[in-house]
Amino acid sequence: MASPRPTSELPDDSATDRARRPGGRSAAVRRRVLDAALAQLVQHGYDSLSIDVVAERSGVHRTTVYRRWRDVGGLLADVLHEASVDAWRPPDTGSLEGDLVEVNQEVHGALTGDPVTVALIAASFRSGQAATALRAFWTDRYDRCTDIVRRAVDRGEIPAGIDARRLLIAATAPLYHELVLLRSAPDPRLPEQVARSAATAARAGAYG
Amino acid sequence: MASPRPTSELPDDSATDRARRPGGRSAAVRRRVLDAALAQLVQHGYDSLSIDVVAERSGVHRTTVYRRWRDVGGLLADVLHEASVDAWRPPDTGSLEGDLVEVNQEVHGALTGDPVTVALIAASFRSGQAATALRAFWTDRYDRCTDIVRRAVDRGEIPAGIDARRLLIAATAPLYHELVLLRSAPDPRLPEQVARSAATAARAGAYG
DNA sequence: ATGCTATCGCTACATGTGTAGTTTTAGTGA
DNA sequence: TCACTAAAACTACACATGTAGCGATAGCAT
Repeated sequence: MASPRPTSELPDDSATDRARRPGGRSAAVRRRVLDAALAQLVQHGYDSLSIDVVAERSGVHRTTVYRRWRDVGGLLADVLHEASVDAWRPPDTGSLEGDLVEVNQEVHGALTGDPVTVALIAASFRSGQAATALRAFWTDRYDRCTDIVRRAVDRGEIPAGIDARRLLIAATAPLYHELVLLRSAPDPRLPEQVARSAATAARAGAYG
Repeated sequence: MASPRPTSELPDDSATDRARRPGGRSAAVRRRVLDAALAQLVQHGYDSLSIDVVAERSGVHRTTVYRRWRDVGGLLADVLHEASVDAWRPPDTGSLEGDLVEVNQEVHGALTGDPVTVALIAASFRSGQAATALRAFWTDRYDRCTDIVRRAVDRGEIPAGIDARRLLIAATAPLYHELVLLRSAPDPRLPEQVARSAATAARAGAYG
């Protein structure tokens, strides 16, 4: 799932300032630690995720993990960074409503099925690194989704002058609110309901 | 701000099962601890809030605080419980839009000005007590706000058959999303913008 | 090959979080 | 006033979290 890394690459090593010695050992350590963190998260959940557990599981020493990632939030930020497909493109179903439904189904899937997303949200309240990573991720996604709105305007579905960000947030926020903050039971119809409402509102000229 | 307690009272003492000896000392301890927790929160923020700090600040022994409140989330749940005015009524401005704007301004105020709300949200990811308290609080508020929707239907502003909860969540969720999850800079126009959009959507027949 | 040094592993320590068991204090009712 | 006992204080412990310093290892350039 991770994007293949071009030979010429931005400094990266994300967790640290720069990789001044990116050779085999450091890379292997990073690999083992991130794998262990993800496995632990999947198998035993966010509450079980501690630096110590990950260190033991990966066979890397505690202090090394603390040094490179600082806290669980840093670990998760790096896991997300690695897992996020840079080539992600917003859906293009031919209608605003269809696109929003697809986006929402993805969000719903991430919030109910992907432990990394939920864990990172939880961690973002305790770790600056996690908060930053999460914000960057969302900013990027909302930016890319601007296309959805532009195409809808081009098709004449909705009036021009609509604030894409406001529309997109209106279309997704109720999902986060229900599942993350209110912790309601997941309802498979919810993504579609919410998306339809937002599309209706946009057609009626809201978000202008 | 706390509701005056009737002489005949439900078991209460909220944090514990029941108060079998609600006499002066226990009450005084609770008072000192909750005051200390709130003061610490206001002065030094959520990150500084630990059982130990609150215990020292209140002059109550650590183990006592641990026994009665268990964790910081329990402490915050009790603080919220005490601070929430049971007599809260939803606004009644005469229009759906006006009511939603008022609600949103309240939410906005709580999220930008009241450390207890934000702290409780943060704590809800670490403490079952905090999560439960928060959900109860929100459930209660959304229930009460049903009146807003019913009155709008009665006035003929919006079609009957609208799902009040869905409308109310659509009207408030973007605020939580922006301020809590995305941590955007507070924008004083946001409450009104979001409320107007939701009202427009409702008039256009969304949320049905 | 070989020296340089970034990075890792190790030890030791400091502090934070939470629990168990016991003693003391002070409401409560007779 | 005084015995009863709920609840607080105290002691002691167990484990989690996080940091400092130092010696060992192994990429990297020559």
